[in-house]
Amino acid sequence: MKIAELSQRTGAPVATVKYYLREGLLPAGAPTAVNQADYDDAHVRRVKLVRALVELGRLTIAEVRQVLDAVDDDLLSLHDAFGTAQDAMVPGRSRQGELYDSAFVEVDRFVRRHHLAVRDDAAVRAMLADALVFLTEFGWGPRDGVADSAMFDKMVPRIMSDAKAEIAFIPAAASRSDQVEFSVVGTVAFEVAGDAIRRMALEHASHQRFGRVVASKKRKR
Amino acid sequence: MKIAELSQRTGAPVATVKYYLREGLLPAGAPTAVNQADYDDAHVRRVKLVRALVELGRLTIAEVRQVLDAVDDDLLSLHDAFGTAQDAMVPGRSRQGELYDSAFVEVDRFVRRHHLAVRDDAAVRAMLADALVFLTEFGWGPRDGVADSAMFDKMVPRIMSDAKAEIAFIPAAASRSDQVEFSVVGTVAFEVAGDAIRRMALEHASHQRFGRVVASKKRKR
DNA sequence: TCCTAATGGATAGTAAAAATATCTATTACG
DNA sequence: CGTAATAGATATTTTTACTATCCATTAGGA
Repeated sequence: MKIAELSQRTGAPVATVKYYLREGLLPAGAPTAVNQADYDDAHVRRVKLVRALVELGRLTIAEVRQVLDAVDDDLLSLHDAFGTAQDAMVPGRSRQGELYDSAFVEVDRFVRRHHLAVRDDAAVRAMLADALVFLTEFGWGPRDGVADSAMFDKMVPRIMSDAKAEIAFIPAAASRSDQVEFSVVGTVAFEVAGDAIRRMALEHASHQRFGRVVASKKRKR
Repeated sequence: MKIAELSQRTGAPVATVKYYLREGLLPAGAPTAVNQADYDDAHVRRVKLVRALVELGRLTIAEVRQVLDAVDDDLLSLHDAFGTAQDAMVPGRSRQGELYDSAFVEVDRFVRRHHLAVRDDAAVRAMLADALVFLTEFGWGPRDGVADSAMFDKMVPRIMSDAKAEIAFIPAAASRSDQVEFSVVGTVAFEVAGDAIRRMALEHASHQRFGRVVASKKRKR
C-alpha cells in the first residue's frame, strides 16, 4: 500500500507518518522507485502502536523509540528486550534526598522479601521508590520515616499470578520481535485497564462512603 | 516564609514557583507589603503536589489545574470533587471507530455486571474502552470483536476491597479540601506503586519463562 | 541610615517536543 | 498527457513548561 492508505488506515496524517519514518519509529517501506515505496500491515500495526503508546501510555516519542529499539534489536534476548523496554517506560523524576534514599532501601527489602527476579538497576525500582516518597509526604503512612512497603504485601500474590498468566499468554510460536511487541502492548494496556478499573472501584467506594450526603438540609421553622 | 525558602524547600526554582502562581496552581501568599507575601507549609505542600502529579503522574499543567480546581472548589461535595478530579486525570485520545463503540458497550456491560456506582459520563469509562481497543488490535483477545471485559472479572473483588480500604483511609476529621487532596494523592500514588509492582512481577515471570535460555551454546569440537 | 539583595508582578523570551508545511524531482494512473 | 501523489529533505509552527528580564519596592545587615 502507499502512504496515503497507511495514513488513512491508522488515522495519522501523512505528515505525521513521515515524521515517524524520519524518527526511526517506523521502518522504511519497500522501495519500488526513487519516489515510491510499498507499506504493509506491519507498518499499519507499528503506527497504531506508536500512537497508543503516546496517547494512552503517555510515553514521549523518545521513550517510544527506546521501546521500539528493544523490540527490533535481534541481538537482545526476549527477556533482555523486555527489561530494556520496561526501563524506557518509567516516568523520570529528580531523585534525591534522604527520603528517597530510604525509600529505595525499602524497595530493596520489598524485592528481597518476595524473592522477585528484578534487576538491581531496573528503573522500575526507582518508580516504586518515588511512589513511596509521594505517599509519605502526603500522609499515607507512618508519622516518621518512609511509607512501609509491607502495605503492598497482600496484593503481591494476586499480582504475581496475574503477571504469570499475562506472560504465559505470549505465543510461543511468534517471532522474537512479535513476542516483545506483545509483551509491551500487554504491559501498557493491562496497566491502563487495571488503573481504569481501580478508579472505577474508587469512585464506587467514594460513592458508598461520601455520596448522597447532601449536608442534611434541615429546614428551620 | 518567603519565596526563596519556598523554592528551596520544594526544590522548584523561584521562577517556576512564580509560574505556578501565575497559572493559578498555587494560591497567592498572604501579602505583607506591596512586594512581599508570606508563604506557609500549605504552599510547600501544594508545590510538591504539583510536581509529583506532573513528573510521576505524567499529568500536564492543564490537567493539574483541573484537579486542583476540584480540590479547591468548596461548592463541590467531596464525592463530586473526587469524580471531577478523576475525570481530569484520564489520558485523552481520538475516540472513534466502530471498534471503539463496541468497546464502550463492553465497558457498560462491565460496569453493570459489577454493579459499580460509576457515572454514565465518567471519563474513566473511555479510558477502559481505549485499553480494550488497544488489546484487541494487538492480538490480546478473541479473533473477532472487541476484547472481552470478562477477562478482568476475577480481578474485581480484590480491586474493590483495596479501593474500599483506600477510601476508608481518608481521615474523616480533615477538611473537605484536604480530603480531596488526600484522595487524589492516593489515586495517583497507589496507581504508580501498583503499576511498578506489576512490572516487577512481569519481569519476574518473564525471567521464569524466558530467562537464562542463552541459546544452548554447545561447543563444536 | 545606606546599600545590596530579594521580592511581587508584569512581560518577554527560550528550549524541547511533536507535529505540520513546503519544496523538488519523480512517478502513478485515469 | 496531465493532474495528483510520492519520497526525501528542509523549514516552519504550535504547544508546553518553563526561565529570564524589568521595575518599583522592601528587607535586613553593615
